[in-house]
Amino acid sequence: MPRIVDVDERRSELAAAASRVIARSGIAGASMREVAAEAGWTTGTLVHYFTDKHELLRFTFEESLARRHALRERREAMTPAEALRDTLLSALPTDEDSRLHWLVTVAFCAQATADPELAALQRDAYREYRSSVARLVVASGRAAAGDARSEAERLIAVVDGVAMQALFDPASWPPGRQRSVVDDALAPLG
Amino acid sequence: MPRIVDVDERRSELAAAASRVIARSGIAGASMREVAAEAGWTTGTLVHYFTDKHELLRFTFEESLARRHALRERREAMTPAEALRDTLLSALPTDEDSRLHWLVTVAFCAQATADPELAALQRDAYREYRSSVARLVVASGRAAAGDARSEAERLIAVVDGVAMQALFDPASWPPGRQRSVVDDALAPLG
Amino acid sequence: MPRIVDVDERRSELAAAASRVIARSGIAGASMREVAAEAGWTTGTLVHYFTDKHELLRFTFEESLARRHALRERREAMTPAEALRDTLLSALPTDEDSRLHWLVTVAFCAQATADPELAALQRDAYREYRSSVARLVVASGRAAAGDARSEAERLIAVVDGVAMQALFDPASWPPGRQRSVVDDALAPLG
Amino acid sequence: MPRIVDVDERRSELAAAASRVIARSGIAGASMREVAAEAGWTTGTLVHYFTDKHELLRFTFEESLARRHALRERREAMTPAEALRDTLLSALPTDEDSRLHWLVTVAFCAQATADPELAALQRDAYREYRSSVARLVVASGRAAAGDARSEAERLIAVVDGVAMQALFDPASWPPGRQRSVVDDALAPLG
DNA sequence: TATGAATGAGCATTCATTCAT
DNA sequence: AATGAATGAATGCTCATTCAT
Repeated sequence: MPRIVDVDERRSELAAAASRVIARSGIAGASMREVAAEAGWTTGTLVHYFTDKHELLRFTFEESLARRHALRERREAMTPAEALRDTLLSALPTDEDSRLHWLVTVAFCAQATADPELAALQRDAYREYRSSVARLVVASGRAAAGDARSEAERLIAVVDGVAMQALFDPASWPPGRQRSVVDDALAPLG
Repeated sequence: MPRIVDVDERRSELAAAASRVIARSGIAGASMREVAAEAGWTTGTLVHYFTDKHELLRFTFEESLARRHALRERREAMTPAEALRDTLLSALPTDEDSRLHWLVTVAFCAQATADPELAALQRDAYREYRSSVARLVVASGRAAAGDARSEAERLIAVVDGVAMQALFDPASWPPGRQRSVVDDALAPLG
Repeated sequence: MPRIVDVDERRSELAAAASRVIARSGIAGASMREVAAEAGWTTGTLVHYFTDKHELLRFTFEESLARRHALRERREAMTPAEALRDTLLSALPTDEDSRLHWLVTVAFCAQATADPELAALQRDAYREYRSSVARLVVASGRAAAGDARSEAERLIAVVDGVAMQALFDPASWPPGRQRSVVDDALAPLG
Repeated sequence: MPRIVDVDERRSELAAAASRVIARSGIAGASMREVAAEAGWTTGTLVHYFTDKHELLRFTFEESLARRHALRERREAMTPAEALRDTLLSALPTDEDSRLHWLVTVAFCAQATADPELAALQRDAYREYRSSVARLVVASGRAAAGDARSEAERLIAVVDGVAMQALFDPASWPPGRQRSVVDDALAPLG
C-alpha cells in the first residue's frame, strides 16, 4: 500500500525549497542535491515529483509568479484606488518574503534569456499584471480607458525600478523610502 | 621577444565575447569553452588573460557597467536638460547593443545574489549613476538640491522599469514606446 | 531501499585498486579515472565513497600502514624472540604482496614531503612500529629496557635499508639474501 | 651575436632549482613553471636547456646521485676506516643540504616505480655505492673480501634505514642520534 | 514511495609543449 | 638566448539522471 501523499502540496513544498536556495545561492547553486537537502529529502525524491530539473525550475517560477495574484481576494473589500495602491506597494521588496520572491524573479529573468519557455511565462505574467493594474487605473478614475495602459506601464515601471535598486542597495532603500517613491508616482496628477 | 599583444585590448575583446555568450545563453551557458570559442580562441588562451572564470566574469561586468559612462563626452556640448534626457534614453534597450548590455546586467544581478563582490560592484555603480543623474536634475532646474535625489531615483526607476518590461516583451515595447514613457516622466511637473 | 552495499568493504576494495595503480604507475599515475578503471568502476563511483582524491589517498595510505599490524594475531602463539623475527622478516619485500605495499609506502613517503597530514600519519605509524618492536626486544631478552629503543631502531633501520635496496635491485636481493642480512642483525650479540 | 652561456653550468643551476622545488612540494609540485620561477627564468628558457620535462627530471636525479661521490676527494687523505665512517655519516640527513638531497632521492625512488630509466639509474648508483663501501670495508680490515659485500650491505642498510626514519621524524632523530646508531653499527664486531 | 548506488557528460583548471618574435 | 602567447590534452570534480531495491 503506497503512502498517501498530496502530490500538489509536496510539489509546492519542494518549489518553496528551490526558491529559498535560489534566493540564497542563485540558480547556479540550485542543484538537485541542494534543493532536496533544503527540503529535507533526497534527490531521488525530487525526481518523483518533477521529471527533470527543468520542470522543477519552471514550476518554481510559476509559483513565484502566481504569488502576485495571491493577495487579490483581500482587495475585493477595498476601493479601486486602495486596491491599486495595495497592488503596487505589495510588489515592493519591503520584507523578507517579498525580497525572496524578487530575488527568484531576477534569477528567472536571467535564466529566461536562454530559455524561451521561461521567457514566455515571464512575458505573459507581465501582460496579465499590466491588464490588472490598468483595470484598477480606470476603475479608480486615474485615467481614461485610452490612457490606462500607459499609466499602468508607468506605475509598474516605477515599482519595478525601485525594486531593482532596493534589491541591491537595501541600505539606501528602507521600506518607507520605497513606498514614498511609489506614493509620489500615485499622487494626483497636476 | 614573443609575439606582441595588447593585453588590455585582448581582455576587452574576450570580455565582449563573454557578454555575447551571456546575452545569448545566460551565465550558466557562459562556460570557458563557449566564451573561448565565441572569441575564436581556446580555453588555454582565456586563462592567459584571466586567472580564473571568476575574474573573467568580474571584468566583463565592470566593462558592462563602464559603458554607461562611455557616452558622457558627447553630452558636454548639450544643455543640462538635453544631457539628462540623453542619459536616460540611452540607457533603454532600444537597439541590439544596449539590449545586449541589459541582458548582461540582468544576468549579473542574478549572479550578485550569491556573490558579494559582484553585489558591491553593482551597488556602487548604481550610486554613482544616481549621483550623476541628480547633478543633471539640479543643473537643469528640475528640482532643488534637496529634492534632486528623490527625483533622480524616480527617473531611474522609470527607465529601469521600462527596460525590464521591454527586455522580456519587445513586441509590446518598440523603441518609440519606451522613449515615450520616459519622456512623459520628464514632462514639466504640474 | 537502494542496492545494499557494504560501504567499508567497498572503500577497501577501491583503496586496494589505488594501491595497485600506485605500485604500477606511481602517485602521479594514480588519477581518479585510472583508479576507477582498475577497480572496474567509473570516476563518479569513486566520488561516492571518497569526497575527494585527497581522502582516497589518505585512506589508501592508512590501509597500507594498517597492514603491518594485520599479522599480529598469529604472533600471539610465538615466543617473543620468534615474534620479533617474524615481525621484521614479514616487513621485507619478499613477495608480490609485500613488494606492492612497499612501493605504496615509498610513494606516500615522497608525497608526505608536500603534505603535512600524510607526514604525520607516517611519523606516528613509525613510532608505533618502533614501540612494538622495542617491547619484543625487551620481552625476548635481547636488551635491557633502557637500550630497547636503540636496539629497535637499529633493527628497523636494517630492515628498511634492506627493503629500499631490494626494491630497486631485486636481482641482487632474492628473498633469501634479504632474510639472511636481517638474521645476521638478529644474531646473538657478541 | 648570441650571449655566451655556459650550458653545463646553467643546466646544473636549473637542476638545483628543480631539487629545491621537489624537496619543498614533491615531484607533483615540480611543474615547469614552478621550477623556472624558482630559478628566476621562464618556462621557455627551461626548454632551451632540456628538451622536455622528462629530461629535466632525469638530469636532476643524476646530479643528486652524483653528490654522493662529490666528497670523495677529501677522503683521499683519510685512513680507510676514517673514509668508511665519513662516507656513511655524510649520507645521513643531518643538515639542510643532505636533507634536501634525501627528499629528492625519495621522490625519485617513488617516480622510479613508473619509469624504468630512473629505476636503472637508481639501481646502478646503488651498486656502485655498494662497491665503493665494500672496498673501504676490505681496506679497513673490517671483513675479508668474501664477506665484504654482506658487510657493506648491512652498513648501507643501517644508514638508509636511519635516514628514512629521520626524514619523517626529525624530532626523534637529532643529528647526534643518527650518527650514534651508525657508529654502533661500525663498532668492532664481537 | 523513497532511497542512494552508479553513470558519464561537462565543467574549470593545470600543464607540458610549440613557436613567432 | 630568451620570452611569453597559444595550444589542447588531461585532471579532479560536480551534477542531472537512471534504476535496482
